[in-house]
Amino acid sequence: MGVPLYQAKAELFKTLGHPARIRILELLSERDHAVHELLEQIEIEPSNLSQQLAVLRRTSMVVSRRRNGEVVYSISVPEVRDLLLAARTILSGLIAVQGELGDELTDAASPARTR
Amino acid sequence: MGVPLYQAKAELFKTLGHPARIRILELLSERDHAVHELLEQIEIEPSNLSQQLAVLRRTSMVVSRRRNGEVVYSISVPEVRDLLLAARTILSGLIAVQGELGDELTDAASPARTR
DNA sequence: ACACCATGTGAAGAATTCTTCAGGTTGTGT
DNA sequence: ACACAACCTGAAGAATTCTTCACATGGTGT
Repeated sequence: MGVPLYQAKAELFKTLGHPARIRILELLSERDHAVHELLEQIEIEPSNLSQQLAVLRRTSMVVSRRRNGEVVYSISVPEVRDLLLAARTILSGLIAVQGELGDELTDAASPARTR
Repeated sequence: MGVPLYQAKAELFKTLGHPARIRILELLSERDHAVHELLEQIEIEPSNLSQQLAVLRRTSMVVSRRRNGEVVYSISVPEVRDLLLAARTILSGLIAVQGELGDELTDAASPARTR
């Protein structure tokens, strides 16, 4: 077989591990956007945006087509939206857990200790 | 407010962007594991495993407690499982899309061109 | 053919993240 | 108290990833 599944997953997550790329995907999950439209929403240099779009294109997470004088991007796999939603859920879960950690007054289990 | 949401998401995904950490979470989503048990399943040096566990602990994605002579880890937010599942779905979606790309015989839209 | 706008690209230095090494710490049994 | 087992940690060099610069390219309208 090819690449082990867990490694493919890691690479997928790595692709998502950048603020600009998250914003791009969030915007694209609302509706298709031309590059200059993304540029207005995201604070980033044009060439940097191109680089990030290239990363997303290489993994086939987005596709581009030309419309009039502009290049329009869209999400290729709609389930990406679910992933972004799940992330938000987990994020609030994590905040909740981090709160609970402060409640441990007595338990002295050492490796769990925060420094 | 604190950190923008999209950046928190990016950091969450970054945490997941490592094969060893994916494996750890997959194993922990089946059942709790002691460190030495993880060590048998994952091909990695002990100290490296500790480092990766530390990364997961810092983000509160896992918690550890001591049981008998060993340290047992578990997932703190169960929804992490959903995230891993969603990733698998998307992965197969991506493979499908990548297949379709090969089917474009005539369409010469340039930026979509693969190199 | 030319000029212009919208994008894309290679390269290079800066910044992050990985991996491993050497040595610590904690808890348990004796 | 001592020794051992199971883990953890800081530090440092290697490897990746980011960001920006300087410059291409590709359409479009004239």
